[in-house]
Amino acid sequence: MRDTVDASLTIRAKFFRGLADPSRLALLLALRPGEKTVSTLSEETGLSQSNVSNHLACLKDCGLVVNRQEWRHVYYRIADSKVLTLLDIADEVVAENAQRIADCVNYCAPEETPRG
Amino acid sequence: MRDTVDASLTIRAKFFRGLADPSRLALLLALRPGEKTVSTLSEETGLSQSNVSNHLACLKDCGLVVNRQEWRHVYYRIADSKVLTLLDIADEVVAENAQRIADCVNYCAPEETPRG
DNA sequence: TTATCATATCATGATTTAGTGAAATGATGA
DNA sequence: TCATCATTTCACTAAATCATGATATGATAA
Repeated sequence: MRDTVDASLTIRAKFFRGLADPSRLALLLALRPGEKTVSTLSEETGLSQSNVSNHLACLKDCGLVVNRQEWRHVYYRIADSKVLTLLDIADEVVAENAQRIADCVNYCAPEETPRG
Repeated sequence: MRDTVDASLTIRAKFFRGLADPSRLALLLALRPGEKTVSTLSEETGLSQSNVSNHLACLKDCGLVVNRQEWRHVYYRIADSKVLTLLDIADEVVAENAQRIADCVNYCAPEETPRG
């Protein structure tokens, strides 16, 4: 049987995918206090520079962050207060279901061990 | 360089992953009016029955839907009004960034053509 | 221009995702 | 019990994700 989901659902899924990765959430969290450069984010999160850059590109395309250039640095910041609201509401639902989510192995289950 | 994200971020990422698939969003949308059985959802979305079942298991583990058994049927419904709020806020951000998200090819870019 | 620093892009590869069809489980009624 | 219907689980596979390291681009100063 074939998938019949439409383009609107695909776009929404892509948006949520921007939030569906621990590294990208770490970046969003690091940006909560205010804008930061790629290298600062790399240091604070422990993620490699190219990795941070790729994830920020994804977050930017998803409308979750925006950036501006100053001198040789590129500063990124959270795009909209709605993004923070989204994260807050998600935290509430997660808090009520933490154990179940942690145990989930269907589709939504990235392993604890990082990939290489 | 190694990933240093913690377990709390992994759980939150898993939660958003529940929302990060067009088929699962189609199921949530189909459930907006009220609870439905697996077979009804299969018919309405055009997804195969086993596929729907797997996605519902994921949604359930993520705390997005709950179910109850009646007779030989299992009825699923949206778990919490917060889930609907989450979808609404996401729609607002998506509306402002639809074209960019559609064009995104980093991480958050499932192809239009379904997989096999 | 050339050197340097900051960031972005590219190719690669291990791991995960999600769809399929068949088989197993579970609930109900005869 | 046995048959039937609804749902779940399983094994399999193509495709996508994400980390890595190297390279390319871009901004600035000498």
